[in-house]
Amino acid sequence: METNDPARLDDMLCFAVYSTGLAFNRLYKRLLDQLGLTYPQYIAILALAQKDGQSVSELGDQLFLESNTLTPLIKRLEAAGLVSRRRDSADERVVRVDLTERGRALLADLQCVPEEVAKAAGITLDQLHAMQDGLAALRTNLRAGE
Amino acid sequence: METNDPARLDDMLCFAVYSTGLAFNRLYKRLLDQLGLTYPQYIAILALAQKDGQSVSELGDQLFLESNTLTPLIKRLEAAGLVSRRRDSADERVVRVDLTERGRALLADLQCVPEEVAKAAGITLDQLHAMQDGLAALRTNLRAGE
DNA sequence: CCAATATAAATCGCACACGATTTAATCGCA
DNA sequence: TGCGATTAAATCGTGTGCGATTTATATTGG
Repeated sequence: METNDPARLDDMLCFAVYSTGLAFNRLYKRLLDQLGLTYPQYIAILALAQKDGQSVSELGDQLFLESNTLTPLIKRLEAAGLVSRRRDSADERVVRVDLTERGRALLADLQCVPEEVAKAAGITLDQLHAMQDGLAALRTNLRAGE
Repeated sequence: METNDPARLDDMLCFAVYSTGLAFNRLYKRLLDQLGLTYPQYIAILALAQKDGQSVSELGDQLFLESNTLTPLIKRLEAAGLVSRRRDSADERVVRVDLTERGRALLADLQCVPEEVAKAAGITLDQLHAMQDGLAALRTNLRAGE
């Protein structure tokens, strides 16, 4: 034999994660488009619903994104009237983000999204939790080398 | 109680998939940058290594992408001298993509990538296969509604 | 045979992601 | 106190993804 065969896509975990992410993205696009949100904007809104007034960095820690991605995203949410931005008076370097009244009102419209997604996913709760745990562990390992 | 609380990110399978995808992407960026490839370009090369002369559509079926994404990607690979494009003589609508000599030579350099990734992932083969199967099933369900 | 339809790529606009750099504010410590 | 190092956002350039449209070619039904 000359060299090893290159890996088949079906055998690659990275590709399973990648392509499932694409599939999720397309489903969410259908669900969120009418509300004028993208998927990353949606999870940013959810993170702010959990804890308002987070800094860009704190949001980034939750979403695994940095300011180069988050700043424009947040500005688009601000332009849509869903969040407001303010400098932290104690440290003027820090920008804090709050949900506006309009942003908070949107949360009601978002309530039906998770059940739509669960319906489309069509897996048992046990499978779901097992995969969540496995992916979280995997994510931690992958990020360890950064 | 007024309304249901919005979902927490940690409880959302979509977010586990999304954020693990980001982590994979960053790892691959480190591994592939020196070879001048992006992750989607890498999987396109692997797909062509499996079967040369595929049409844009056939590649799209494998990668779960469409011509709007693949055409520019393939053109960049062509500009890098890794693939060549030709019209199918039997059906001039179809563009077929082949690995060039240079593209085939690159496969040797790519051999070490999977083991680097496996090292970083740090999970057992059983876990890996379980997650692959779970994700593939999930992807199929999510795509059923399209 | 040929106009209506269908199909394959390509094109366009927008919103991520991210490496690299820049700007502004704060910190550390001599 | 002051100035070099650090930190937080923002900015910039490149490459995806994808909905919508366009262009070119092929098919098909009358």
